[in-house]
Amino acid sequence: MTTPPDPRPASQRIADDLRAAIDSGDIAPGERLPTTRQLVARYGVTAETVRQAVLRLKSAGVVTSRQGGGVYAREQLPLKRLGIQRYDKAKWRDRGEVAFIADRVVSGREYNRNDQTQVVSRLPASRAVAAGLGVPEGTEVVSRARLVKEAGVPTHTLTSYYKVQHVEGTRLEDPTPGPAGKGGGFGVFLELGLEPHQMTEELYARMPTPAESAELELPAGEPVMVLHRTTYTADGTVIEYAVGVHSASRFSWEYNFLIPDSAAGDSHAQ
Amino acid sequence: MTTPPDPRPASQRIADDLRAAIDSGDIAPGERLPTTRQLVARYGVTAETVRQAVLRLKSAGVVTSRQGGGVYAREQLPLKRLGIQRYDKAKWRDRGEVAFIADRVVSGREYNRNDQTQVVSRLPASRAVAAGLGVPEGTEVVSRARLVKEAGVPTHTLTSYYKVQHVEGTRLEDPTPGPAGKGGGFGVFLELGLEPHQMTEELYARMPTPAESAELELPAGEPVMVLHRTTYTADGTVIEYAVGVHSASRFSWEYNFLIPDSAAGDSHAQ
DNA sequence: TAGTGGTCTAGACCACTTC
DNA sequence: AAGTGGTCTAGACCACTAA
Repeated sequence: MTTPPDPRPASQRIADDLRAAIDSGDIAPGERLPTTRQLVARYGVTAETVRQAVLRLKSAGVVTSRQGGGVYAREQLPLKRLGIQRYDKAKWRDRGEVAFIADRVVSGREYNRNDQTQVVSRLPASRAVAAGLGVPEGTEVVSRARLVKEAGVPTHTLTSYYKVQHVEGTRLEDPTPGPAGKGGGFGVFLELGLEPHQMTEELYARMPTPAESAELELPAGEPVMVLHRTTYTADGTVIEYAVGVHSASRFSWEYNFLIPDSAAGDSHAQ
Repeated sequence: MTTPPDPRPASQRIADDLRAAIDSGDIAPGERLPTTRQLVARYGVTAETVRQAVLRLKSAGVVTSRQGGGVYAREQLPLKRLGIQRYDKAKWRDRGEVAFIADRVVSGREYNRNDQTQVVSRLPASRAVAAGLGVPEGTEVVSRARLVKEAGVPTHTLTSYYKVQHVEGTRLEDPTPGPAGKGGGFGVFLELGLEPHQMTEELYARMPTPAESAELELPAGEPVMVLHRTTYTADGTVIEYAVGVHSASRFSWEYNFLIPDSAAGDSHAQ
């Protein structure tokens, strides 16, 4: 009897073998894989073919490599769960906390002021921003672009857009690193008599652009989660439109809601 | 004066050029890229190097290739927006519709009965399922695994888990393809006196496993969105725990909510 | 059947890390 | 300095698509 031929290309077969070793735990997360030369010897192929195999694993986000260093099974970081509760009014209204910091404390993580850098600027509204804020395209708006890190590693960007007449002269136009003072951005709106009351969040995933990949220092094969958030006052005025780009492996979003019943006069959209 | 050396490897440079052409619209979505041989001539590199460049674009989900066919800029399908409204009680309670179909009709898409295949079975609860349903690990549960297609192309899988005592003998254990009769799964629970009332949805993204990649016929570089959905009755009984795996480029999720206020006696978690 | 993309080899050189 | 991964060439062969 003869062995049936393996239809897979050699680089795929090697990649599958390595992935199986990782999935089964034979190679633990963070552990080093065999060197290229070792795999060359084991499989009887050239170094280039081994490199192709490892490339497949990198594209799939299974391993990371450092030139000269080695190839390592990627650590699986625990997902940070983000619930609607992170926006709780009691935090920023009564206790002057900043929503995202409180969230981080809950999950037992460190916070350093330098973990958030930001660039504040005025610019004409792009089509997406205009739609989000409900202003004509090209209207001058204030943007506040943050890059958030955790223990020195970038986790996500969050760019907020505001109407000029809302935030002119407030702390939100202050480019000092770190959150915008007592209560964060929401605290500012509270003081302005524009209390945040309702939100819409839209989520989707895609592969990063090269620029995002560089800014967030994403490993190969890491997708990003894009969040579009619109914040309204009780009378329906849009006070903030924000776009976040998150390293996908670090976050998950949780929403809790009552099933809507349009036949029951449940007027406010759920 | 001399040209400063380009630090990028040639394959990266070529990939960047092609991506720029696609992003700028010079190469429209669905349009064919230059052939390998043409790029070899244009850049003065070998076919292998061009292939590496194209490989980068495939990993990034920017292009698709068919052996012998050519390389094409990937079509950007419009995202299908999923709002909380898709669960509206009026649909499945009063009009006997199935939530996801109504959703599809809204977005103007076709629906065919064969667009949903399913496998119903009984099995012991895995750790995740046990946690989701609130039963001990290993308890026998009913699973209903669907593969949903649109115009013949798989878009997502959705596997629901139910407690045996809830669905024993109901339409939900009927393996016939297509939704579970009038009002879908929710309709069944309504008839049983277990009216769905509240939900929790958790969302995150990752790269697909090889199995998911095959089942959903995902192009290289396409991430998946994972949805965990738990459905409760008004008294807090869990009636369904479902896990969905979605081709990320086809869906986005939208949530609309009031900002919670834990200091205002707002007891039901939003 | 001609043209396309996909895979692999053998060998070279480079950049980086580790010691 | 030795070892590691990363890139590229030149050439070959294969699998698939389209005319």
